[in-house]
Amino acid sequence: MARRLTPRGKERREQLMEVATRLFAQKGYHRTSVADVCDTCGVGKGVFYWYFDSKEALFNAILAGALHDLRRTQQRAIEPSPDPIERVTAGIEASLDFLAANDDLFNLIDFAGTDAHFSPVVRHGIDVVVDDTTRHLKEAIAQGAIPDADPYFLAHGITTITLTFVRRFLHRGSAEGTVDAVAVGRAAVAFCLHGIGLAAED
Amino acid sequence: MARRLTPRGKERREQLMEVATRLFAQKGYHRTSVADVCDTCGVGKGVFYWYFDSKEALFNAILAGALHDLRRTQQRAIEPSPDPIERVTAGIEASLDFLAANDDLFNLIDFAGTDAHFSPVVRHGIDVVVDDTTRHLKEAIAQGAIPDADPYFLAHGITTITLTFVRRFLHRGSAEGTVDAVAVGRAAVAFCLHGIGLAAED
Amino acid sequence: MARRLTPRGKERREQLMEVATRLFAQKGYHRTSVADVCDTCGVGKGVFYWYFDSKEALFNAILAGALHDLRRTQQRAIEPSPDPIERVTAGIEASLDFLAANDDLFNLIDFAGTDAHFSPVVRHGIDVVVDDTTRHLKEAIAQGAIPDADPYFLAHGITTITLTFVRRFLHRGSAEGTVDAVAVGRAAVAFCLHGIGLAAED
Amino acid sequence: MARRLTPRGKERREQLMEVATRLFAQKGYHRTSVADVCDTCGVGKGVFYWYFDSKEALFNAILAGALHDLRRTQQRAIEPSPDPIERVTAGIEASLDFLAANDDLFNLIDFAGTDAHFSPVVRHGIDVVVDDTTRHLKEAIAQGAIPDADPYFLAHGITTITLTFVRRFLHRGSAEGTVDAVAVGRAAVAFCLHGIGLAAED
DNA sequence: TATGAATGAGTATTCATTCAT
DNA sequence: TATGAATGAATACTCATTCAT
Repeated sequence: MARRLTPRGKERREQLMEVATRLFAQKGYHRTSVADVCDTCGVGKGVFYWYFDSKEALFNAILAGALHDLRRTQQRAIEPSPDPIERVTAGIEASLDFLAANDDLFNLIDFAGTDAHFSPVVRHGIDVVVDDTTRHLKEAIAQGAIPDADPYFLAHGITTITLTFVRRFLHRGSAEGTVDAVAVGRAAVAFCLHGIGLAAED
Repeated sequence: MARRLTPRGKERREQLMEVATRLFAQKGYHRTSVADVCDTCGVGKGVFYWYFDSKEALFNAILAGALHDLRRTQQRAIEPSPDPIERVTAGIEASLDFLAANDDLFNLIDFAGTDAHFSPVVRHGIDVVVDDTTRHLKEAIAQGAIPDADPYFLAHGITTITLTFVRRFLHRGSAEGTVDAVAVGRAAVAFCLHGIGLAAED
Repeated sequence: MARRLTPRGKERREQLMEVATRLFAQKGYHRTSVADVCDTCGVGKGVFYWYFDSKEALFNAILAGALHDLRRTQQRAIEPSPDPIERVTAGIEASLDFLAANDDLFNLIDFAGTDAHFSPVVRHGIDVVVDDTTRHLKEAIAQGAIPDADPYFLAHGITTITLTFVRRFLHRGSAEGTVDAVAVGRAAVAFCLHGIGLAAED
Repeated sequence: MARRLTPRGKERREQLMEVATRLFAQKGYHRTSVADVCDTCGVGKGVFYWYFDSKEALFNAILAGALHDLRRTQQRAIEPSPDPIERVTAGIEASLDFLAANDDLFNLIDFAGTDAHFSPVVRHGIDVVVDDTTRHLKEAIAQGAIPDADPYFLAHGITTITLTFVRRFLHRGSAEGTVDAVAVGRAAVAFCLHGIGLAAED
């Protein structure tokens, strides 16, 4: 691949990725065929293989993009603050917002994590996020802001809680239907802050 | 279905379920064919359909069994204690032990949660566990053992953390390889206890 | 085959044939499995193959029986009369009655006629009936009761009309639902008698 | 389905239908596999499902085409004549010619009539033909050309006789082999005309 | 770039038949 | 006689991928 694309070509590629993201999220990767994607776009199969080497390559492209966007969003939210705990909080909130707003991407990441072919990519993406968080926690521990504990474990706990609160409370699967996203976010953040040993202050 | 089975038949059925569990966990549900299962068992394809209506039915049977066993394990560990916090702790530890010991089942539950066809079953199974935990947390809140917060959210946080620490640290996916399971368990429990607002005591 | 059967064995065999007749008529020969027949009877598969060499053999047994009964019914109705035209009329009426009363058998005969494996049997069965009719018609022509025409053709016409009026007007397929069977019979007979050249007298 | 086809595609589709028609007629619908059709055409299995949704859909397409062609043939033969009896006669003759010339189609229609899945289509096709005939007979009765009788029954009789004379005398199933098609046609027409009450004039 | 057509290995499932008990 | 279990070839259908135009 690594084709040089005309502007029109770029649009096509993006269109295919968007449509595929939606279909993969709705029906699952294995239950979505290349033909489904092409038909939904209204293009022939040749087009698909012009832009992507394979169905798997398409999924990887989507996945990498999603993880990259997630991280960039977090970093943007984090950068300005000088206080490590505030940075962690901002990161959690940014993640919650991003995943709540991009539930298709969330579904794909979630699935990819369980599939032998794709989980390494997800694992790596999450590791990057966890490493970020770990740095902030180390700083907080050094400052004595939170008790001394393995910051890596704590960072995983935080990341995990974030993802799962999204999965459980902010997505269509939710039986409750109309949950207050803000309340969920607050609860997640509180759980995490307590989890890392910060005394409750709310 | 709902066939009356001879002892030999029961054995066969169990053999098929065990083999399928292993293969599904290794290669994934969609990448494992009925033929794979039959070949591994060394039986003809007809045998499979003598015992199960479909590949999907087999998976559901495995899934339901796994969720049922998980809950029973937790309940056994929980029952004796009068202190709600101790019960929650025992539940977390029992879950960690069970899932660490049955990593194939854990993989299946994990995948099932991301698949539109199976996620309702998983969701329900988890809800049952969460409801158990919620009860204990309510009691703890009533006793003033932990701060007043939505026990349902807390219970979800606990369940999630438990599952994910298993996923990340106790299974083959782990790059580290030789993690100290006991340390992981302690970390998970600590994070959860803090998360629900219990003051650190270690 | 040609097994010697105990009284109980005979009952079993007949039960299997009756159940199979019903199922074949309802769902069609190819869409009915041996397992369907056995399950409906509540017996194991071994029983089936104890009484019949194969599914095909079972069908042939049913078919032969049906054709035999049809002919015997006609002959009984025909015998007493000295007038050939009356005998033909009686034959038509007896056939109509028999087929109307045994619509399962009618369906099987009908299907068998279109299936390469079974049509020779049906053809032969119908030839026997047609030959009977041909004899009566020859006699009628010799007596000058009806115009001189190829009696074999006429006999075929009569047989055919009879079968089709049954198919169209007396069976479940009929949209009309509540047709007067007697009127249908009269119409069929009238058409046939005219068809062979008898002047209308009604 | 409802694909837009290139000229080449149209050819392929027709080729598949022709080959399938031949095979269905020879071996029967249920005994002909999709693989048989593809192999005979020398194409891969995917091709079949590019043009048809299923084996059943293919059969329905063939069936509908056959019934449509039959009717069009009859109408063309009938149109010119002002005399209702002549029109009926022309219709019978046209049907005989058409079915004699397209014995594969005749076989399929015949089978379809006995199969629960397809018989409604056949029934409807025949009803259309019968309705045509009924109109002519009504006119003939009004003119006093034939005795007053239920024209609907008469029309069924005619249609039936026509079909069966074809089945019995003009097709390969026939033991006689070399029958004079013209004589058969005359006999069929004569039987029908007498059947509706027209005095013999030959 | 794009399309419709073609490929063919692969999938779940069925079913007539056989067999050990 | 009867049963449940087993066989395995056959079946309809799918789908990622390739290719001629």
